[in-house]
Amino acid sequence: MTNAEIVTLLSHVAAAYSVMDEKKHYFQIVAYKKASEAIESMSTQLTDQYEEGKLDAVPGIGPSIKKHLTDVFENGKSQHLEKVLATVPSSMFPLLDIPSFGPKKAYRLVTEFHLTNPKTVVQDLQKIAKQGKIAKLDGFGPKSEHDILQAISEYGMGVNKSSRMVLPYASEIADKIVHYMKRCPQAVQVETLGSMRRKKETIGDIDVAVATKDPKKVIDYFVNYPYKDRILEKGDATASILISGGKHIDLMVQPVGSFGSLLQHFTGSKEHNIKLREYALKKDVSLSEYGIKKITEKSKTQKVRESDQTQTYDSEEKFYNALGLDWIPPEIRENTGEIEAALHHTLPKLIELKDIKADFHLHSSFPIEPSHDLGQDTIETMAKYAEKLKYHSIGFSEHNPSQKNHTKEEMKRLVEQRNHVIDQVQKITKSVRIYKLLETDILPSGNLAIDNSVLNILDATIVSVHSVFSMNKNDMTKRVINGLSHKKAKILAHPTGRLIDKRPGYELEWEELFAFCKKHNKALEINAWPYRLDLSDILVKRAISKGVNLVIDTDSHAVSQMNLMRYGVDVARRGWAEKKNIINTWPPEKIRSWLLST
DNA sequence: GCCGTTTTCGGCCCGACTGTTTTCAGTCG
Repeated sequence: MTNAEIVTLLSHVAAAYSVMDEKKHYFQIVAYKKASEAIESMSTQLTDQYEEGKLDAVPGIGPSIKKHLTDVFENGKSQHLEKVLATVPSSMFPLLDIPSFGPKKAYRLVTEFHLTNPKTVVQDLQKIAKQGKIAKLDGFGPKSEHDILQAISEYGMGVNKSSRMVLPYASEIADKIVHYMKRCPQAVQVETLGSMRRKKETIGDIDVAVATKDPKKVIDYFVNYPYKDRILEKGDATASILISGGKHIDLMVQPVGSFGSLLQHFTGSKEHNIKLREYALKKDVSLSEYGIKKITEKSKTQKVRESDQTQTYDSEEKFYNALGLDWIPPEIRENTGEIEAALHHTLPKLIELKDIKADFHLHSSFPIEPSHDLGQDTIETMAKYAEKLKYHSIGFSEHNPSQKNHTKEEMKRLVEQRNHVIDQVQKITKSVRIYKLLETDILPSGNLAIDNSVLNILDATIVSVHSVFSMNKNDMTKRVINGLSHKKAKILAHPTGRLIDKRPGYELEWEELFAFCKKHNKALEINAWPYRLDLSDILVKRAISKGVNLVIDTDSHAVSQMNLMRYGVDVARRGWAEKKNIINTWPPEKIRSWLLST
């Protein structure tokens, strides 16, 4: 059972409760949604938590949901959850993936028109809408019928609530729109918001904030964005457009004086904001995107809007400080302890891109006849670029020469030839120390793919898994630790092997691996390749808490890819990494003695 | 159904926007 399946299950339970009686089940609905969202944002598998007996360590999972999930893991289903789901027609669930469809609308339509087949329900509904039958229902009209048709057609083209982009792709779109908005004469300040600002590994919608004295003009300017497909919403303070590719861009506008509150509010995460508001309520203040409002007896009972009493903030620092908290970097606003740390002034001083002085995972074009892909640029080109980046250390880590096609002696000769080129390049790039590494496969047996005679002519090696991903957790852990045990092996590259949205990666006994790495001074890699970002933020945080050192590498196969380092730093920041936790920020001599230690 | 720097009971974030409505329901973030 994957996380995605559990997320679907729990959100469907919440939807079923909403249909049954939203008022009566209000808090169950909130609880199931909360649990579902918490699991969605996990980057480890819930089954792991279950196996370790730590299901309720997940925020939002308490005794009751824990019991139901345990049933699901043990028996494939939970009697209780099945019972709840059975109160509504299962044909309503596929509709929930379509934008603008919630539980009420989905239920109403499938019951009203007796749509019972979940497999065809979307097409069936489309047919009915085209016949003009929806507009005749109470509470619906021609416009909502039209909107339903549009939503279904866009859904058919891949627009749905859950589709997300990887960070670099989203960054490209965001940069364009930010650039466009900055040219709006009335825009004083322009910032991204949401998961984009928090640098999550995948991004849903792009959210942009603008500070202005003239919201109307800014919103008019925004909805005229030349690359838009159509306008989704347009109000006094917000607007939303759809761009080609089915991505939403949301705009939030606010006066300069309350821009800090706006940034805070829409940067989220949702979990962070909920926690922050709960905390604020205890201090008798209420938070919104406009600022902080003192709760009086009158406003409690009458629910009157007392905007004149709202204290506004032009910066986020002032907003957080007003609550007695230190400013919290956007990357760690996930309700994983940052609010408590801000309260006690114990927030980490997160690593920054400028701290990075090394990159150990570079694939050059040297014809080493590798087991996997070769790089595109020469050792010299890449070393020169490292100088430009002001690095003091780099390492060439081509894949080891293919075992299948070469004898031990041939492999050794190839590596010697490569080392010779490195020596030549080292003479002309004095400011960067170049290490002779390889990226060596850890075979299913746990042995390394190259012989000691080859390993001995290296400064050190990165090791990684590139085959037989389907081993069980125990065996895979043994395999990895075995590979990492070689005295020349210093770094475990892309430790889970996952590819975002393509391949889940293999499971490891993390506590065992962390303990091993700490004891033997091995590093785990944060691979900055956009589809890897492996280790993930959550595992980074766990590793750091166990005292494991990490290294951020780009895994570059071309010189331009050396710029991907920023995405690795984003992951490290999201994992609460400080400079000291990341080996490529260390001074050159410290790196040298670590890398060459045996 | 979850959760704890007032608490193991009694609370539970806050608001915008749209369509179909004469004051609100549904959806979204």
